Amino acid sequence: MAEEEKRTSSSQEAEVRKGPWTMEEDLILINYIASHGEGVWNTLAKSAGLKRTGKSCRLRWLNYLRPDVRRGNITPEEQLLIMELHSRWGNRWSKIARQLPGRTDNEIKNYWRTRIQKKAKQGDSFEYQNQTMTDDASTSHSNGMEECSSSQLNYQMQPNMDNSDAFGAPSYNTDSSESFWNIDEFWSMNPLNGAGD
DNA sequence: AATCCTGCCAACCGCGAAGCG
DNA sequence: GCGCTTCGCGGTTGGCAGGAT
Repeated sequence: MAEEEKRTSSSQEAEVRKGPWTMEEDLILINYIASHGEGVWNTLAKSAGLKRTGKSCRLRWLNYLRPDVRRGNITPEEQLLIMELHSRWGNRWSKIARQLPGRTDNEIKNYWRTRIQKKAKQGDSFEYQNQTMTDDASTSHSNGMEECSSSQLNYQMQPNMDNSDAFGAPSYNTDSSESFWNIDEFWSMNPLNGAGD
């Protein structure tokens, strides 16, 4: 990928990175937000030295890096609530997400599209509700991350923690020049609690 | 054992709304 | 009041993993 960037490095826009986030980028973003807080994403992206759009930073933070994000293992109760709220509000995912603490609009949207909507088509009626309730309770294993919900994290923002080295080394893939990793492992280390000590 | 298919999730894109000078 | 910039939302896509054949 470095080659493509070199080729087009003549313009600033060529500096913009796309695709999966690396561990280094995540750390930079987490550190920066810990120090300065959220907001003004474009400025944040530049100030933090990230070659990402503000949009991309915001999405990454809200859907993945935020410590209170719960991922995977949507409970039958949550599913019922999603269906109820969707029937009331339609595809207002962000609105629905606000009623489900820790859930993101993106996750709910994905969940709806891949599971509920599909089964709705199959059943073609609200009878699918009971089906999906029982079905999902037994098939949620498909998500390998459900066991390590971020809700278990004891997280606190600590200003001025700018030493990413203090985080140690979560297990991430080093097969390529990129470093992909699992955020749940990262947060499970409580990096912001005592990372600066 | 190899290939194909399906499901799931992370991320990007486009558009409209809101805020600001 | 107007134009520009930024933010937030919803839709869509690409890639990976696991299962089926």
